[in-house]
Amino acid sequence: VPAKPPKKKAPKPPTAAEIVEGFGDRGYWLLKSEPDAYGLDDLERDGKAAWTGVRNYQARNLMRDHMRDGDLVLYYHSNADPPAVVGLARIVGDAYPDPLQFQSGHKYFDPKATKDEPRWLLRDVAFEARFADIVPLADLKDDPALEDMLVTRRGQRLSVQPVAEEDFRKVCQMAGYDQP
DNA sequence: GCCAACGTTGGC
DNA sequence: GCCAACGTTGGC
Repeated sequence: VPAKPPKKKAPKPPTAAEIVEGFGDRGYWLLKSEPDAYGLDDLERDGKAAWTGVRNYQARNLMRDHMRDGDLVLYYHSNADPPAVVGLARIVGDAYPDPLQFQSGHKYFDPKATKDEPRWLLRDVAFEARFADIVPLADLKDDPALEDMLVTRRGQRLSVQPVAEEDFRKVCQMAGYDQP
Protein backbone atom coordinates (compact mmCIF):
# COMPACT_ATOMS: atom_id res chain seq x y z
CA VAL A 1 0.00 0.00 0.00
CA PRO A 2 1.53 3.25 -1.02
CA ALA A 3 2.07 5.66 1.80
CA LYS A 4 -0.24 8.58 1.95
CA PRO A 5 1.40 11.69 0.69
CA PRO A 6 2.65 13.76 3.62
CA LYS A 7 0.16 16.28 4.87
CA LYS A 8 0.82 19.62 3.34
CA LYS A 9 1.76 22.02 6.07
CA ALA A 10 0.58 25.00 4.09
CA PRO A 11 -2.29 26.39 6.17
CA LYS A 12 -5.03 27.65 3.97
CA PRO A 13 -5.45 31.38 4.29
CA PRO A 14 -8.89 32.43 5.44
CA THR A 15 -11.50 33.34 2.87
CA ALA A 16 -13.46 36.57 2.97
CA ALA A 17 -16.40 34.66 4.43
CA GLU A 18 -14.26 33.25 7.22
CA ILE A 19 -12.86 36.66 8.09
CA VAL A 20 -16.38 38.04 8.32
CA GLU A 21 -17.38 35.19 10.64
CA GLY A 22 -14.74 36.33 13.08
CA PHE A 23 -16.21 39.79 13.49
CA GLY A 24 -17.43 40.81 16.91
CA ASP A 25 -19.45 43.90 17.70
CA ARG A 26 -17.71 45.77 14.97
CA GLY A 27 -16.47 44.80 11.54
CA TYR A 28 -13.37 45.98 9.74
CA TRP A 29 -12.85 46.50 6.04
CA LEU A 30 -10.47 47.62 3.38
CA LEU A 31 -11.93 49.71 0.58
CA LYS A 32 -9.97 50.31 -2.58
CA SER A 33 -10.19 53.54 -4.46
CA GLU A 34 -8.06 55.09 -7.13
CA PRO A 35 -6.86 58.46 -5.89
CA ASP A 36 -7.48 59.95 -9.33
CA ALA A 37 -11.10 58.84 -9.16
CA TYR A 38 -11.97 59.45 -5.51
CA GLY A 39 -9.12 59.59 -3.04
CA LEU A 40 -8.98 60.17 0.68
CA ASP A 41 -8.54 63.89 -0.03
CA ASP A 42 -11.93 63.91 -1.70
CA LEU A 43 -13.56 62.07 1.17
CA GLU A 44 -12.01 64.42 3.69
CA ARG A 45 -13.34 67.40 1.74
CA ASP A 46 -16.81 65.89 1.40
CA GLY A 47 -16.98 64.42 4.89
CA LYS A 48 -19.23 61.63 3.66
CA ALA A 49 -19.76 59.91 0.33
CA ALA A 50 -21.93 57.26 -1.28
CA TRP A 51 -19.63 54.39 -2.24
CA THR A 52 -20.90 54.06 -5.79
CA GLY A 53 -19.74 51.90 -8.64
CA VAL A 54 -19.16 48.51 -7.03
CA ARG A 55 -20.08 46.05 -9.78
CA ASN A 56 -18.85 42.78 -8.43
CA TYR A 57 -21.24 40.32 -6.85
CA GLN A 58 -19.00 39.19 -4.04
CA ALA A 59 -18.25 42.79 -3.08
CA ARG A 60 -21.93 43.64 -3.28
CA ASN A 61 -22.90 40.74 -1.06
CA LEU A 62 -20.33 41.72 1.53
CA MET A 63 -21.65 45.29 1.56
CA ARG A 64 -25.24 44.12 1.70
CA ASP A 65 -25.02 41.28 4.17
CA HIS A 66 -22.04 41.88 6.38
CA MET A 67 -21.21 45.56 6.66
CA ARG A 68 -22.77 47.33 9.59
CA ASP A 69 -23.23 50.89 10.64
CA GLY A 70 -20.12 52.01 12.47
CA ASP A 71 -17.71 49.51 10.95
CA LEU A 72 -14.23 50.88 10.39
CA VAL A 73 -12.45 51.01 7.05
CA LEU A 74 -8.85 51.02 5.93
CA TYR A 75 -8.83 53.43 3.01
CA TYR A 76 -6.60 51.99 0.29
CA HIS A 77 -5.27 53.80 -2.76
CA SER A 78 -4.96 51.45 -5.71
CA ASN A 79 -3.25 52.36 -8.97
CA ALA A 80 -1.23 54.78 -6.89
CA ASP A 81 2.47 55.22 -6.37
CA PRO A 82 2.91 53.51 -4.09
CA PRO A 83 -0.33 51.59 -3.60
CA ALA A 84 -1.00 52.08 0.11
CA VAL A 85 -3.40 52.33 3.02
CA VAL A 86 -3.63 56.06 3.56
CA GLY A 87 -6.21 56.54 6.29
CA LEU A 88 -9.44 55.50 7.95
CA ALA A 89 -13.11 55.81 7.16
CA ARG A 90 -16.31 54.61 8.77
CA ILE A 91 -19.44 52.93 7.42
CA VAL A 92 -22.54 55.02 7.97
CA GLY A 93 -26.07 53.65 7.88
CA ASP A 94 -27.58 50.80 5.91
CA ALA A 95 -27.17 49.51 2.37
CA TYR A 96 -29.33 51.09 -0.33
CA PRO A 97 -29.52 50.92 -4.14
CA ASP A 98 -26.69 52.56 -6.08
CA PRO A 99 -28.49 55.31 -8.03
CA LEU A 100 -25.99 55.17 -10.89
CA GLN A 101 -27.32 51.80 -12.01
CA PHE A 102 -30.48 53.59 -13.19
CA GLN A 103 -28.76 56.42 -15.06
CA SER A 104 -28.88 55.58 -18.73
CA GLY A 105 -25.62 56.39 -20.43
CA HIS A 106 -23.63 56.44 -17.22
CA LYS A 107 -20.57 54.28 -16.93
CA TYR A 108 -22.26 52.42 -14.09
CA PHE A 109 -25.66 52.10 -15.77
CA ASP A 110 -27.06 48.58 -15.66
CA PRO A 111 -29.89 47.94 -18.15
CA LYS A 112 -31.01 44.89 -16.19
CA ALA A 113 -31.52 46.79 -12.96
CA THR A 114 -34.94 48.20 -12.09
CA LYS A 115 -36.08 50.32 -9.18
CA ASP A 116 -38.21 47.43 -7.99
CA GLU A 117 -35.34 45.01 -8.34
CA PRO A 118 -32.10 46.91 -8.04
CA ARG A 119 -29.03 44.86 -8.66
CA TRP A 120 -26.34 47.01 -7.05
CA LEU A 121 -26.16 48.37 -3.54
CA LEU A 122 -23.87 50.72 -1.73
CA ARG A 123 -23.10 52.17 1.66
CA ASP A 124 -22.28 55.63 2.79
CA VAL A 125 -18.73 56.13 3.98
CA ALA A 126 -17.51 58.92 6.25
CA PHE A 127 -14.02 60.34 6.64
CA GLU A 128 -12.36 59.29 9.85
CA ALA A 129 -8.64 60.02 9.77
CA ARG A 130 -5.61 60.53 7.61
CA PHE A 131 -2.53 58.53 8.50
CA ALA A 132 0.57 60.56 9.23
CA ASP A 133 2.54 57.69 7.71
CA ILE A 134 0.84 55.85 4.89
CA VAL A 135 1.33 52.08 4.85
CA PRO A 136 2.47 50.90 1.42
CA LEU A 137 1.30 47.56 0.08
CA ALA A 138 4.94 46.46 0.01
CA ASP A 139 5.13 46.92 3.79
CA LEU A 140 1.98 44.89 4.30
CA LYS A 141 3.44 42.12 2.18
CA ASP A 142 6.73 42.23 4.07
CA ASP A 143 5.08 41.60 7.43
CA PRO A 144 4.49 37.90 8.13
CA ALA A 145 1.82 38.82 10.67
CA LEU A 146 -0.31 40.16 7.82
CA GLU A 147 -0.02 37.23 5.44
CA ASP A 148 -3.72 36.43 5.90
CA MET A 149 -4.83 39.87 4.73
CA LEU A 150 -6.63 39.56 1.42
CA VAL A 151 -4.94 42.61 -0.03
CA THR A 152 -1.51 41.01 0.26
CA ARG A 153 -2.54 38.00 -1.79
CA ARG A 154 -1.63 37.57 -5.37
CA GLY A 155 -4.35 38.24 -7.87
CA GLN A 156 -6.79 39.53 -5.26
CA ARG A 157 -8.98 42.09 -6.97
CA LEU A 158 -11.90 42.47 -4.59
CA SER A 159 -12.46 46.16 -3.98
CA VAL A 160 -14.36 45.53 -0.75
CA GLN A 161 -12.41 43.28 1.59
CA PRO A 162 -13.11 42.23 5.16
CA VAL A 163 -10.13 42.63 7.50
CA ALA A 164 -9.55 40.68 10.70
CA GLU A 165 -9.54 42.92 13.78
CA GLU A 166 -5.97 42.06 14.69
CA ASP A 167 -4.81 42.92 11.18
CA PHE A 168 -6.71 46.18 11.29
CA ARG A 169 -5.01 47.10 14.55
CA LYS A 170 -1.65 46.11 13.22
CA VAL A 171 -2.01 48.33 10.16
CA CYS A 172 -3.06 51.26 12.36
CA GLN A 173 0.01 50.62 14.47
CA MET A 174 2.25 50.61 11.39
CA ALA A 175 0.72 53.93 10.43
CA GLY A 176 1.60 55.43 13.78
CA TYR A 177 -2.08 55.83 14.46
CA ASP A 178 -3.30 55.36 18.02
CA GLN A 179 -6.31 53.16 18.60
CA PRO A 180 -9.38 54.28 16.72
C1' DG B 1 2.81 49.85 -21.10
C1' DC B 2 2.81 45.02 -19.90
C1' DC B 3 0.52 41.24 -18.44
C1' DA B 4 -1.20 37.84 -14.81
C1' DA B 5 -5.21 36.80 -12.64
C1' DC B 6 -9.63 37.07 -12.40
C1' DG B 7 -14.86 37.65 -13.46
C1' DT B 8 -18.41 37.70 -16.94
C1' DT B 9 -20.63 36.54 -21.19
C1' DG B 10 -22.54 33.76 -24.52
C1' DG B 11 -22.36 29.94 -27.94
C1' DC B 12 -23.04 25.28 -27.94
C1' DG C 1 -22.98 23.03 -17.69
C1' DC C 2 -18.69 23.71 -20.18
C1' DC C 3 -15.36 26.70 -21.71
C1' DA C 4 -13.31 30.06 -25.02
C1' DA C 5 -13.28 34.77 -25.70
C1' DC C 6 -13.31 38.99 -23.84
C1' DG C 7 -13.01 42.78 -20.50
C1' DT C 8 -11.17 44.56 -16.20
C1' DT C 9 -8.18 45.17 -12.26
C1' DG C 10 -4.16 46.66 -10.57
C1' DG C 11 0.75 45.65 -9.37
C1' DC C 12 4.99 46.25 -11.38
